[in-house]
Amino acid sequence: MTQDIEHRLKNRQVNPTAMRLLVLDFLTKQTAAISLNDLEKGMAPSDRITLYRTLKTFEEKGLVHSIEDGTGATKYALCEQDCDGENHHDLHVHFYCNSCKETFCLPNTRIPELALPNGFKQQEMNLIIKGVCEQCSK
Amino acid sequence: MTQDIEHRLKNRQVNPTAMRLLVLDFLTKQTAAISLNDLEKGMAPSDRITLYRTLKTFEEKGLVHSIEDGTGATKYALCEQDCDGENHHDLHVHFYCNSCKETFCLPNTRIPELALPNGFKQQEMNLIIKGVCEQCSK
DNA sequence: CTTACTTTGCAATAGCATTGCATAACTTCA
DNA sequence: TGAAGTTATGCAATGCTATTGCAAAGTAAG
Repeated sequence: MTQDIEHRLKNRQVNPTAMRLLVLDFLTKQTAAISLNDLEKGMAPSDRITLYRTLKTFEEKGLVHSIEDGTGATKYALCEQDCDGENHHDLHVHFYCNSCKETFCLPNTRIPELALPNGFKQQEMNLIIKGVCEQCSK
Repeated sequence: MTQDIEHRLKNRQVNPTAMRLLVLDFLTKQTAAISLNDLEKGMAPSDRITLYRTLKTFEEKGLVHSIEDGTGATKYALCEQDCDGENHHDLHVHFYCNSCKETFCLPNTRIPELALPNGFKQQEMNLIIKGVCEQCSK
């Protein structure tokens, strides 16, 4: 189990330090994307900047992707297995719940292709849907 | 011409003060969405907070809409004629150019409907496409 | 002209993101 | 093993955007 997490780090050329194991473990247990604040509050007391840099490292190495959901605080969520740092395959939709204020990845909702005006060339895409999530709409 | 701008304010129940006329005039001359900073730099020296509140007022009254393009700074652009403060009809796509760093509205590119997982209810949607704009790809 | 309301400008604050630097931890190689 | 070098961590400090409080200036109405 911890073995798993350790391997996951090594596979991405990230040294598996105690801190990183803890953070990655914490991330795997989340059902929603979390902010730096969430991470800080959810873990045993640790230095905020170290957590920040841990997330940045994870992002560079393709372990997590960051989400701008419009709340002002960047959220992070685990990547699918086939991401790398250069080229995140996170072309899935993100959903922000106006009720519980949580941000979810919707990996099965693919972003459709769009026709852009002449001359515009698409490289990335970021789609946030806001509404009410499954839990809150019960 | 100034008459136009003045009417536009009055139509939206915004008192046409000197400041507001200047800001709205400035906005109509833009080809891309602008941030508070852009506005401050582009205009005759004025108080930043006043400009901020002017934009907020315009947004409430349906004159402009705000755009979160992921750069950290909120951008503003004029609304189509049929927007109101309650219900912005800005369901168009926004395009961020990685080259010139400008953000454009693509009013003719409509956001497609998406099938969400069971239980998720959509209320709003925000789609940013990043890439290279028409000018920069020439 | 006076009163009431709106707008403006300044000061101040809060929150997120980010960097510099010194220390601690860990690696490596002789 | 131990000295040197690299990497990671923790603390301090800073920058930027957003936002509010309050008092002064401006505007409108009677």
